[in-house]
Amino acid sequence: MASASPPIAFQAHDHSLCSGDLLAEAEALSESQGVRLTPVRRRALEILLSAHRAMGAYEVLEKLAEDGFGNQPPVAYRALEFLVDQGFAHRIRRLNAFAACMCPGTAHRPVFFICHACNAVAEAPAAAVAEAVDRVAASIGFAVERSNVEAVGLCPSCRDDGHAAD
Amino acid sequence: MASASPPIAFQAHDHSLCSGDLLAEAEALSESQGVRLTPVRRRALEILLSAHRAMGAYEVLEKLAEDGFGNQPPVAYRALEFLVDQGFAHRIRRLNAFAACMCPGTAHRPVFFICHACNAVAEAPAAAVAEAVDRVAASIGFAVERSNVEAVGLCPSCRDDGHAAD
DNA sequence: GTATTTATGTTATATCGTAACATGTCAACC
DNA sequence: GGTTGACATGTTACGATATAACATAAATAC
Repeated sequence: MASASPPIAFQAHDHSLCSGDLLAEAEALSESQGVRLTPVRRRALEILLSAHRAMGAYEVLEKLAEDGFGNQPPVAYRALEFLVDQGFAHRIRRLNAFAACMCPGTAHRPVFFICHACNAVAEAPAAAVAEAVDRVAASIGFAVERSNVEAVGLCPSCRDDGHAAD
Repeated sequence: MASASPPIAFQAHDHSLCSGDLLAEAEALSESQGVRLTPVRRRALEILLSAHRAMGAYEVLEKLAEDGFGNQPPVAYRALEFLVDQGFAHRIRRLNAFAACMCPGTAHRPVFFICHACNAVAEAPAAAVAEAVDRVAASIGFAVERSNVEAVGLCPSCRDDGHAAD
């Protein structure tokens, strides 16, 4: 996914394609990592992928419960924690939400663009940003293990729709 | 504050100096902006400055209550919201916490370094990071209004103390 | 096939955050 | 000086988010 074109979350597309690919990728990665992509975990990932947007833990929980899994918060939080740990999903703190990772496997330090008009969230690969963070960290002796960027603003279509003052 | 030396939060120093300066600066900025740095707001900022670390809203509330201000959550949240809006403090979502801004007035897009061993939080000015974010945003047509970076890792002293596996 | 680890389900509760409304304070204006 | 309107604070009540702790079940190791 090149950063020269809008991230898929800001474009019309067939969800089933990316869902299928990413799910298969998660399975392969789980196998090679020796971790278990159990039914709840797999289903939680499917839910995030098919929604194709950031979802709150309780929202995911509701869907899981509909499918016969437990309906208590830890069920969702644990599945989501697993997905985040494995790099299959990200946690977006500003939104108290989770979103499927669009490029699992490639070690990356995500940058999120959050549209405050339509609430769409796009994850962009941004190695340049991570490098810039690392340079600042190195200059002060800080050892970065994880980082993420959450930028708030307007996505292309909302900007065109004149939500500038929202 | 040059990024060539550790941010003040990672160094030993006399809090009263930075507190005094920053408080005075906040007063001047409030005046010039036509907003009111009222007693609660001022005290909330003092609390953050003297703690010199990230504090939860309820923690700030407790201190405010000790000083005779209201002891209900909105009291703290409103004061903190004001400080954030004015750029006198930042909200650190990963920690559900707030911290005084170390360089108010200069429009900046903060980068936070959060030590997971000692919980210290350092704010670093990092124009290069903001520029990198803007470049990625521009390439996908996203208009960034605010952004922040939260990097987790080990601060210089904890790294030396061998908390590598924490 | 038993022991050990790992995952799931469940109860209960902690923590964080805000809506809505009442009250109070300040400044501008007549 | 009193009135008005805007803003700030106090308070009640509740909603939303998250986790600790323990019981049960499933998978794996031996």
